[in-house]
Amino acid sequence: MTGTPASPRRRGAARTEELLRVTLDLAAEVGYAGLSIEAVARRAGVGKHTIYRRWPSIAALLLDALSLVWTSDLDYRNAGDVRADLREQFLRSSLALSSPPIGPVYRAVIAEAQADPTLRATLHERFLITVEQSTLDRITRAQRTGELTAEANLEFAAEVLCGTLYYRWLLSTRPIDESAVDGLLDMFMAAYGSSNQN
Amino acid sequence: MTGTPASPRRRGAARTEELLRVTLDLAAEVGYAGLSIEAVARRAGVGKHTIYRRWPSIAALLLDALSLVWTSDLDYRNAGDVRADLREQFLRSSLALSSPPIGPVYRAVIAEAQADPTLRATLHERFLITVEQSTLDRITRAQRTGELTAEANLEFAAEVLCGTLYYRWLLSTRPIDESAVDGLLDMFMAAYGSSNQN
DNA sequence: CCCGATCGGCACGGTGCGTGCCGATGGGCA
DNA sequence: TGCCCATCGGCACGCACCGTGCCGATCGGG
Repeated sequence: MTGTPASPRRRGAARTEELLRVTLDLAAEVGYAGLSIEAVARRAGVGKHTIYRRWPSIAALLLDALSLVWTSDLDYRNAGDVRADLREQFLRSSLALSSPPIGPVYRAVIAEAQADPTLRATLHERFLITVEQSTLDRITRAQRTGELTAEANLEFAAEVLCGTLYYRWLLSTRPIDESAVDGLLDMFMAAYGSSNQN
Repeated sequence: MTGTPASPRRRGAARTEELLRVTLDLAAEVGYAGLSIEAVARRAGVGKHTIYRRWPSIAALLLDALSLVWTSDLDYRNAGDVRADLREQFLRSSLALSSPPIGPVYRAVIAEAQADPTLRATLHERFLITVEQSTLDRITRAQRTGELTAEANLEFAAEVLCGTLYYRWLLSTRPIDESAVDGLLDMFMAAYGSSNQN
């Protein structure tokens, strides 16, 4: 969705990236409430047209800004056993979700998406599917190594794992702390962990 | 006076209830996008002050409107086995979440809550805690009857069950259909169902 | 029966949205 | 090198909604 690499871009591409960074800075400073196109334009010293030429709405801009900081933190380590890897990844994710700029930007996009099914589909496709998939990859490996039972429906399991964390982040006042992650993993391992361990 | 059929100027509590019903009607007709204080006032033929005297924000109004239609559908049946009861309740809830007026109003409140931690706490306390608690009650009964293992941490389990449904409703494009509920219950029963069957 | 609380209606300044129109600018191409 | 025009910053517009203030009408309890 960002610049087309085929035709030689003029100064536009540089402006685009600069605008994304300004958006992230703005989110980190003033948070959710200040995330408007007017605010980004004002802060960047830019006409609103320059933004509207690139993104059709504030939500589209925020989606791209999110992509910029959505780094490889998503990749699960494959170091310890599956439970330890999941635990580490969930705690790391919860930290990202509760910190600027990801926290405010992500929350803003999710809120916008409640009013716009198309945006909801895009959000799901670009981020949530990715999150679920990386979780699914990790537990699929665990199933192949015998850490998880062969009968487990891992697709649903991945959705349950991710969904529970998002639920707590979005709708609960409780933090995603170690006890929450452990409780979730207790249930997951009780359901699908191989029983051949001691 | 305008051509509206004689609705005698009501006051106090009567006005309050009428405004809540107008809000629900509005939500059912125009959905999320049309839920503003101005719109409610316009539709009710009411000065904005009349609304602001009762609720400090559109979110507060929507919360009360939600309470009006948040009926005893929450109560679980205690008819069949625990899995059947959960299944029925989850499917019934998903129907409510996807229908007006509950769907649009609930979505609007959740979106507003993303920008307001205080509202998020209120929302959690008034609705989500209630949902989790009724689920917890049902599975606690099942644990006492021996349908679920004694070691299960049912508080986390209730959060996982509800959270997964909310996650799919808010952030996914997939519907909460029978296969989703079955998949979720498969995992839950695999984790905590008693193994003394057959 | 009357006084005061509540009402509907209107208007205000403020903010953000999305668009239209300027004149300036600077990079690609002849 | 120098021209041309897409892109730029800036400004303004109409619209919508917010939250507040004021007015005169209206209803109802004392």
